[in-house]
Amino acid sequence: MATTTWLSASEMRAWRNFIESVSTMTAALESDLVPFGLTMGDYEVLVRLSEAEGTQLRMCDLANALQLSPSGLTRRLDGLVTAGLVERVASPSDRRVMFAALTPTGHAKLVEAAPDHVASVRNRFFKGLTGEQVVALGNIFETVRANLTACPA
Amino acid sequence: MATTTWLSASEMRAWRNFIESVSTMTAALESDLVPFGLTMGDYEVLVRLSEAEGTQLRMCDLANALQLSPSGLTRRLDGLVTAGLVERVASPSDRRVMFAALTPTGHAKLVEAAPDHVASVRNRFFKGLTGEQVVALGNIFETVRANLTACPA
DNA sequence: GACAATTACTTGCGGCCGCAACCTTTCTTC
DNA sequence: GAAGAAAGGTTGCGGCCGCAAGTAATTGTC
Repeated sequence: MATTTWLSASEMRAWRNFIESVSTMTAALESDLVPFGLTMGDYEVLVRLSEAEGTQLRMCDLANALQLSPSGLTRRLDGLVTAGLVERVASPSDRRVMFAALTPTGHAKLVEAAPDHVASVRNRFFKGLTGEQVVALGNIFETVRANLTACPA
Repeated sequence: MATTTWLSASEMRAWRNFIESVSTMTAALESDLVPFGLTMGDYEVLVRLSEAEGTQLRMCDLANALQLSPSGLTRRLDGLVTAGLVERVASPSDRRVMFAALTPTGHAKLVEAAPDHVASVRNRFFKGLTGEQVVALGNIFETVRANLTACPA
């Protein structure tokens, strides 16, 4: 085995600040959504469906978009269906597939929660960053994302 | 209520790339640790203990450092204790407190896993980033972290 | 110095999610 | 067109974790 290459001081600083920020911010965003009776996961589902053609998506496409296992999506949808925000619709052309479809209630819930959630993201994340930093962030995580999809292992 | 301020195009780009990267990278780092029989959470415990004086920490301090609830830490430690990597040690001065103490086995496990984990972080995150970008990342997330701790709500 | 408030940790309970197994439907191949 | 492979979803099971309640020990207050 080659000798281990440890992290440089600046890498270490970036890594620790990053890790700490992610976990703290995730908790904060989550708690900001509690008044609406939504989790971040629920919110993501509503967003994806609202952006989809016909405000519905096949389960497997939705699971893929949300980086969720099939069973994970089934359970997450159970809650949203019970809450009346999403419907399961059978596909007429392929009897294997189920669509997750946004209901009017679900759309209304998203419209209700979105302004607060956006404000939350702004307050928890972008507040205090300069325009240049935001652009740099976009570039950095585009690179990271590309690198991750290139090395799927 | 004031009119909602939506995210700008560059904010949206940064946010989406960031969110996507975090979830994909977390899964990748996690899977890189599977061969060692460790989760990211386990690894973090070993790191914190190895850096502590006497390689031990009070449960509540450790929970705080890991941003974990008391019960969460209790359960996480259960696994590590069963695996022989950590010991529970009663405090002689305060009978309420329990120390989580790194065992020699735990130290050895950390020494064994660390090089691979560091390589994993390097491959999944820093690969492809320039030195300037790493410095910028450190600055950005230092700001975010400070902002988050300033607004605990 | 005794009673209340606080602190430290654990346990019961439930939510969320991944893996493996399963069923159904569609596609492929011959 | 029939057998096998593959794809789409759901269910059983178990891991991880937060909340609320419970226990034990310490600190503060009068």
